[in-house]
Amino acid sequence: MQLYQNQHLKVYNSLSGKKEAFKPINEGHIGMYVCGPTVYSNVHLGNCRTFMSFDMIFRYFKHLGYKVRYVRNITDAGHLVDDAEDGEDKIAKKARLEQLEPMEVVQRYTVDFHTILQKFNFLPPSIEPTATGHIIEQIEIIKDIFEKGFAYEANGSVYFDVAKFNKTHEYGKLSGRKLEDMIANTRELAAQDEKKNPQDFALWKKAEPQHIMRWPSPWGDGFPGWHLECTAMSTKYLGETFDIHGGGMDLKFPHHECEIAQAEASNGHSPVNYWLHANMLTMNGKKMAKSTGNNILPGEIFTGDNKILSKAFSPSVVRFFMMQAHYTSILDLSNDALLASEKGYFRLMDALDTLKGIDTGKTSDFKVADWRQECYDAMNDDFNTPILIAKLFDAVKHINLIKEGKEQLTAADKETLEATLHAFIYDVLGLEGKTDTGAGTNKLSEVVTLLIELRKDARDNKDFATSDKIRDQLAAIGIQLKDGKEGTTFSVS
RNA sequence: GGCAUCGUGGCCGAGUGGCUAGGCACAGCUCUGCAAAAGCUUGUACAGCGGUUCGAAUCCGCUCGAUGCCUCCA
Repeated sequence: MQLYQNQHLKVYNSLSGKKEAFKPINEGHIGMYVCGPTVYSNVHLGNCRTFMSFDMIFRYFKHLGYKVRYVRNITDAGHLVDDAEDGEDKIAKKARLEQLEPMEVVQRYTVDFHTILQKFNFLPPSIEPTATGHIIEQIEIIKDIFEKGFAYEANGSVYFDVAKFNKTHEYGKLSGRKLEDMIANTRELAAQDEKKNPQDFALWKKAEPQHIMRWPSPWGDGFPGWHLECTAMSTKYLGETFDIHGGGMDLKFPHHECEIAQAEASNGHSPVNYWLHANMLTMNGKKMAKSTGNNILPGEIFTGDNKILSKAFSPSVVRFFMMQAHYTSILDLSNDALLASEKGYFRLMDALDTLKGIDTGKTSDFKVADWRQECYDAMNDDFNTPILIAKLFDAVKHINLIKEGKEQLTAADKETLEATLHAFIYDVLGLEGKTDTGAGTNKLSEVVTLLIELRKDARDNKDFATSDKIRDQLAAIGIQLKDGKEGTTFSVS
């Protein structure tokens, strides 16, 4: 018996605009595709939020007992700087500017991406395919779309005929757009356009002679259009129709719209049952942009080497901060917000330590079974992590009351409580313990315990100058002493 | 200009018709040698205007503002 058989999950489907009961195509199995990064620069913090949301979703599915195939691609070709005729590939442009081979650019920023995600304690996806590794599959899809009559060739490039597609299908249904409106609002683009209509998008682009990234095709040397890779890779690894497709809100149009069009044009049916979109991250109320300086790299947060924040914050604190907001809401990052999250996070983790040491009683004042289900209810309601965290703080309060002897808990309830907290905090939210110092922990603990004993002796002798010195000096290096009825404990921050 | 999402107490952020999450900050109290930690108590907030309703933060309309997309972007 798996958990998912008792826990009834609802997800917000961007396609219908409603929360829907989640039912996978094959019971017990989930296919999930998330659009990964274009590796032409350091991973953006907003990017991290999107991937973190889906990491949490992936984790919750696994926790529920689903077997999940999670595919997150790496875009290493085909992503153009703009849509004009002289549009340059983002990777190729960076390579030109930095005088590197394009694959050096790809390698450098793929490594950066993985390094940052690892710090954030992301679970690796099941498959992480690259666009350049699937050129053949992309060409096959283009041929297919061609045969179905929804593509045309122009001067060595191939375009998707949106107007024709729209006659029998609904282009724009995901983003709530109508083709007529788009045509009416199209700005004047460069006149010498190969496209029949400005709404048409590239499936294959002809490579100019100076273009380094190029592959042979039935239409000559070129490279694939950006939207195509996701269709090729999701179809290859998850099938023509799969359960979940995720990505950032900004990809809804045109990227995901085009994916739907490509899939429907080539194989005739809708590729995805549930479209999930994560919302944006702003900073100090404004959008993050390199051009205005309102931008920060994840690594700069961890080291504190930046002009925006007052101190360094650990990846777990940033993760906790992000999990305190719902993934579909815009989240605003600021120094105050991070400081607040850090305190809350420490309080939560301290309670986890406290729970280990509490004595159990004959009865329970805390209805653990009910509380546990409330945690699931929160997550089952479209992955509502803010409510889950509120529930976790309910437990924190009870744990502290039990420690003070004002409430009690049976041994069985203690076990359930501990297991549930661990499951949600570590497995689902993906947070890590704040004192994860490895082998050093035991020796540190012994030293501090010794200091606590010395301080107690000093206090017993009313030598408060000495006792306060011990307490304050420890505090200065981040070790906080906590005097309780049962003696003194400490925590490291 | 068009489309979309949103605007909640000092800050961050849940909540979608009546029962008013949570975190942080602030204040008072308990505990303490003094603190810290912990606990208890206190905050009647929902951009503005109008409408629907017995009743609205929650539904509708307008205004203002923010963010995203419309050209690359998570």
